[in-house]
Amino acid sequence: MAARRTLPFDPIAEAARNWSEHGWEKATVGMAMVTSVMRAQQILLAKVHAALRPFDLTFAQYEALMLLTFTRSGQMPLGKIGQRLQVHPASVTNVIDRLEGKGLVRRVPHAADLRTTLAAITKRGRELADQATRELNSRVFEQVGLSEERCRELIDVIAVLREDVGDFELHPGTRD
Amino acid sequence: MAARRTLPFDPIAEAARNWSEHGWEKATVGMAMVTSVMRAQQILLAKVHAALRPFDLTFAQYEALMLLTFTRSGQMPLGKIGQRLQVHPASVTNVIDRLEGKGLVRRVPHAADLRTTLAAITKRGRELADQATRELNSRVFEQVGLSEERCRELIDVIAVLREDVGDFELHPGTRD
DNA sequence: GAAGATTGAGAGTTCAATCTTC
DNA sequence: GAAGATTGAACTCTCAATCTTC
Repeated sequence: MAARRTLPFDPIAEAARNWSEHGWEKATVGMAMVTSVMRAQQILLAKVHAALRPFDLTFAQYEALMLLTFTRSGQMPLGKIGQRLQVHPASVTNVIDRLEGKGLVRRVPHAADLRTTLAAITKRGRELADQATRELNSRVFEQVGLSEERCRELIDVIAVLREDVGDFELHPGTRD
Repeated sequence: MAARRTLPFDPIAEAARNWSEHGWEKATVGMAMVTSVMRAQQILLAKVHAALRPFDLTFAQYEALMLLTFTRSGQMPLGKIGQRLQVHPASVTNVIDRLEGKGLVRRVPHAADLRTTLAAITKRGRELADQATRELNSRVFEQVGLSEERCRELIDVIAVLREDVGDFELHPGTRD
């Protein structure tokens, strides 16, 4: 188990204070924002992983599984998985390896293009994904520790950040 | 280099749509929030690492270095570093190992308690931390892609999340 | 030559177990 | 027995290099 990590003060506020004292005022808010996001991710990932532990799934594995669940045919090229999950091709290879090792996914060759490999979800993969989703929904997503309004606030602000790096392109005609 | 990962639509909005269609409305917002935070962390960490690359420092290493910079004596017990950075003791050992390997930090025994080890920043460590901070401030923290107001919004909402898991204790009389 | 996938290296994280010291 | 630190295992991520196929 991890050590008790509660502090008698807010470490992020403390860092911000240090930044200001060193005359880095213009960077203080940005630093605190970045640090906050890092910490939020750490907290949420821990919650998700705790809920997923009984299923022996990591969040990365779960995400890949769900992506396949949502496809019509239950399969998708590895490269496309990487695009959708926004991760490096090497990460996709790694995650699909684990899932395949557990019999939750199967690699199948692409009919027309010998370069591409498809990941196809198995019956067991689909069943496990369903169970895991029920747990995740009830134990994490339905009680994330934030009101629905605050959740939307967070989503919207982050969307600005994401658009800034070209994370998604709006459909033609949708932009403004 | 990572593959081009721009999509013709927003993958998070797409996931939310799928969640709703499966009747998981009560979990949809939470799922989108969690996914957004994961993605934001990924984006920001990439920016930070790009700025830190010339100094051959990771963000974890930089954070530890800065923590030592802010102490009066330039040294701190490994356990305390873990508390302040909110990471597992094993992570601290790992990061201090790298920093020590580069001569930026030195392990020194604690005078009174033989169990504890102190990490002491070296002259070179201090110099590198200063240079890295200048780069990080000007290239990332001073232009994070969000207005100061939105930054504060993000920080404040995440503070709610952090308090929810007991991330810090407010001073007596501050609560409510 | 470009695209899709894989491999190996290097870093980070956590957990469980271990060792020494209080 | 509890604390502080370390070690090894397992996982994720990225990058750079490689291989095959288009």
